[in-house]
Amino acid sequence: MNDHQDPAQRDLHGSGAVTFSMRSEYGVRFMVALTRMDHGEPVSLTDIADQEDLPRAYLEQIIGGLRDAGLIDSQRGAHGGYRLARPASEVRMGEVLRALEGPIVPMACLAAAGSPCNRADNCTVSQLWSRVRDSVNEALDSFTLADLAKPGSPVALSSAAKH
Amino acid sequence: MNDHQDPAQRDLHGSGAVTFSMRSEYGVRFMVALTRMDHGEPVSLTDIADQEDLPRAYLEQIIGGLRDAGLIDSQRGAHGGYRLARPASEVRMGEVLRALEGPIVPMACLAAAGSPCNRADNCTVSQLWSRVRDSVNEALDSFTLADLAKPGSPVALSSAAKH
DNA sequence: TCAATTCCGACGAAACGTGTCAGAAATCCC
DNA sequence: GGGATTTCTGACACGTTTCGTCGGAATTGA
Repeated sequence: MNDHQDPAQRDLHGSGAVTFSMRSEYGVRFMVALTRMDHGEPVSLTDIADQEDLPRAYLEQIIGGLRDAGLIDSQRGAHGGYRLARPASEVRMGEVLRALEGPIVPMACLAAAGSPCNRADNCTVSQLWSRVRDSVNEALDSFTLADLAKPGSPVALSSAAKH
Repeated sequence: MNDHQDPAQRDLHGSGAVTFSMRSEYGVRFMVALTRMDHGEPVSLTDIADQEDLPRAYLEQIIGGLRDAGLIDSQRGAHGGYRLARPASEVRMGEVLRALEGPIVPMACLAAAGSPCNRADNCTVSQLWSRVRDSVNEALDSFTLADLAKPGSPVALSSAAKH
């Protein structure tokens, strides 16, 4: 049962930056699965992990952020589990990703809300990073959870028809 | 001489994903500095590292990718150094970043050019990642090296009202 | 020949990502 | 109350990646 995510996939060259971690992948798939399986009663973690073939214990740890961000409600004890805290159509994927990872920021010097890096002088470079940051966040926010949870493939269509 | 990039900057919270590495930061700053200092004769690595306060030996290693990608020309030996291989206005930052890191891909399952992940069935999620990928690449390509090398570019002025 | 410079591979320390595990706390049902 | 179920939490382990140093080889100009 240790065969999650073929590890050969990732060392395909130098392999790339700007990557989301497995944490994000798992977290998003959890949310999508929960959306699909949520029919009024709480869905247990085990059910979702089995359904999506995700490492349960790790997922357990990942979910904390989603709960803290108020995206899901949890109920402990027998017959407990998770529910969406809001309708899927009102949850932007940007919220989900920001709950899973920290703030989405492509370069450390943008993290401190105030001054863009200490090299303020000629640091025109920070413009590049902040445009990337904005683009990523816009792209994420252009999807809702409901978009991804729709079973049929035409998700691209629905989101392409957005404004 | 070991005071590059205050390490406290990065553990600011869980701190975030979708980050470019220092490699990218250094590489980009190298390119910008080279653009500014290139006046016909090759510019030595030491000069650039001093100017930008970057770890020279590390930079040396990073630059290999830029050379291999044909973005800079190098000349060995005394009075050697680096030159831009093309005019700065014709170099998109996307090229620079892709030369520094691998291909810009936000999730491993998009790396294999063909099929998006092996869970093809209901993996609507991959659409999210591919939109992010496209957004990032577009954002990067919307800048040229010349844009960043301009000393008094407008946005930089607004954020740097000092000196 | 000597000095300057790029080029290259190896090495090391530290951080991070990806999980696992054990146990505490809450809740439901009999 | 007691037992079963389930979330919650913190600690730990392991491999990989990042960041950077070092030493030396190759190339070139003076």
